[in-house]
Amino acid sequence: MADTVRVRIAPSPTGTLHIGNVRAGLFNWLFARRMGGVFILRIDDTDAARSKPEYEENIKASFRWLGMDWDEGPDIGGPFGPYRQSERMDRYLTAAERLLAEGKAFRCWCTAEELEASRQAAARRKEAPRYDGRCLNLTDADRAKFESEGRKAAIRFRLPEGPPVIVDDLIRGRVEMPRGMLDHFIIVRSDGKPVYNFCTALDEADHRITHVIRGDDHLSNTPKQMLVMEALGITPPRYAHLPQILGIDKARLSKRHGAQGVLELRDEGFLPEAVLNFLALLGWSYDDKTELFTPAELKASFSLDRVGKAPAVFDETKLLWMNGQYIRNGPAERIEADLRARIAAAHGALPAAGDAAYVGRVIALLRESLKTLGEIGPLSEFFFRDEVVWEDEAKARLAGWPRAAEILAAVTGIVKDTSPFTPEALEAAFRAKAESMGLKFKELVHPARFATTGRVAGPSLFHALEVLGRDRCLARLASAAKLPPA
RNA sequence: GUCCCCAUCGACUAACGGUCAGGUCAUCACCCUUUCAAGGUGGUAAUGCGGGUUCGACUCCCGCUGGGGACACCA
Repeated sequence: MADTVRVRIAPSPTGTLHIGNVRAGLFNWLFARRMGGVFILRIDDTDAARSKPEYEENIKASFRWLGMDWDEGPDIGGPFGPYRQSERMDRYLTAAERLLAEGKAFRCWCTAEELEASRQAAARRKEAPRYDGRCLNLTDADRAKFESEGRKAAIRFRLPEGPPVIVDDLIRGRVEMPRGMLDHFIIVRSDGKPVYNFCTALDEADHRITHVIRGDDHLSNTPKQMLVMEALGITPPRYAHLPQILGIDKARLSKRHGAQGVLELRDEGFLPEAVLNFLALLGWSYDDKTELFTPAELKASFSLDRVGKAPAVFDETKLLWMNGQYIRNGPAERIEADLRARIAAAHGALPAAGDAAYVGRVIALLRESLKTLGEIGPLSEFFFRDEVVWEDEAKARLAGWPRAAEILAAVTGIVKDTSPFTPEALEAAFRAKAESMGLKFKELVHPARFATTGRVAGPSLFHALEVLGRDRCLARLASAAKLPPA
C-alpha cells in the first residue's frame, strides 16, 4: 500500500499547550514531513465544560511559533473536516445509533449512585470495579418504567467476546490486551454527549489517519478504540506509542518543572529551533554522536524505529546549553531583532535605549554570553541607566580595594586622555599605567570595572568602556570616587 | 487489587550476541584570560537484582525489585 501517510496531533483545549503534547506533535510532524505525508491538527474538545477558545488559540500559536505547520485543521479546513470534535457531534451520534440498531451497543439507565454502589461493592470484594451488565437484558416494561421515572439512558458499547485484542505497535511491538480488562464501556453519556474513546475512533477513521503517534498513556485505551472500529467495520490505523516525558523529579510532568506552556519558553527567551532540537532528542536519537539538528535536518532524518521505549526526563540544563548554542550560531538578524525588542521592553523609558546604533553595540557585546534571550534585560541594564546601579559585592570590593582612590584617579586620567577611544588603545594605556604604578594589570582593571559598571562580572572591560563612551565613563568614575571608603 | 508498558553514567542517549560499554549536558581539574560566560584539553561516572540459554549476554528467556500507565457518564 502506497497510501499517503496521514498523522495528527489532537490536543484538548483545556489548558495551554505543554511540552508533552508538543513533543507528540513534533514526532507526528516530523514523521509526516519525512514520509511526504499530511500533518493534521485536530481539536479534541468533547469536554465542553473545560474547553476554552483561548486555549485553542494558544495551541495554534504554540505550534506556529515552533514552525510546525499543519496541512489540515480547524482554521484552514481540509477535505475531511470538520476538525473540531464539537462540530462532529451528529457524526458520533449517528454512529452510536447504528451500533444500537445492530445490537452492538445498548442503553443503560443506571444512575451514578447505583454504579458507585456497585463499584464499592467490587472494591470490598477486592475485585476490579466493573460494570455488571445489569441493563443488558431489560424488558420493555423495565425500560418504560425508567423512562417514566424521568431517567435518561447512556449508551454503552456491547463488549464482544473474543480473543485478546492485539495492538501491533510500531514502537512497543506486539501487545496483547485481554478483554477481561474491558467493560461494556459508555460511548454516549446520558446527557447525549459522546465520550472521548468513541469520538477518537471515529475521528481517526473519518480523517483517514494512517498512523496514530501519541503518548503511551493511551496504550491501554487503544483496545477500546480498536473494538469500536471493528464494530463499525473500520480498518484501524497503525499505532506508535511514545514514551512519556518526566519531570526532573522523575514524576510525571506537571506545573513547576517543564510542563509550563511552550509560549512561556518563548517569553523566557528560548529559540524555537533549540526547543525543537531538544525535544526531538527526548526519546529519539539519530546516531551515537549528533546533538545539533536544524529543523530541516530533523525533517530529513527522523524515523520511528529510532524512537526509544523508556521514559525521558526533561532536563532544562541541557535545553539551556542548547539554546546558548543557537543564540551564538543561529540567525543573527532575527536574534538581534528579538534582543532589541527585549531591551526596549526592559529599558525603553531610558534615553539611551532610543539610540539604535548604541543598542546594536550593546547587543554585539552581550549576545555571545547569553543562554536565553531574556537575560539581555538585566545584563544590559548598566548600559542604559545614567547612574550606576551597584551590586553589593561590587561596592564592597571597591571599598576594600588597596589604593582604590589612587587607582580611580589614574583610570580617570586614562579615560580622559586616551585617543582614539578604542579597546586596543585603552588596554595599552591600562597596561602602561599598571606598570608605572607598580600594580598588576588586573589590580587596575577590576576597580575600573566596579566603578564603571557597578558589577563584578560582565563583558570585556575595554569593549564595555568603548560602548559606554568617554563621557559616561567619566561621570561614573567621578561618582564612584565619592563613595565612602571601607 | 487486576491488566499493560518500561529499566545503560546524576540527565539525554549509542552499542547485527563478541567494543576497553561510545557521545552530549551537568560535574571536577587544567589551559586561555581583565571578571563572568564562551572556547580548548583531560578526568570522575552506568548496564537495578537473581536465575537461566550460549564458547561468549547491555543485548535472548524467566522471576524479583523499582517506576509509569489504564481499569470513569475526563481527555
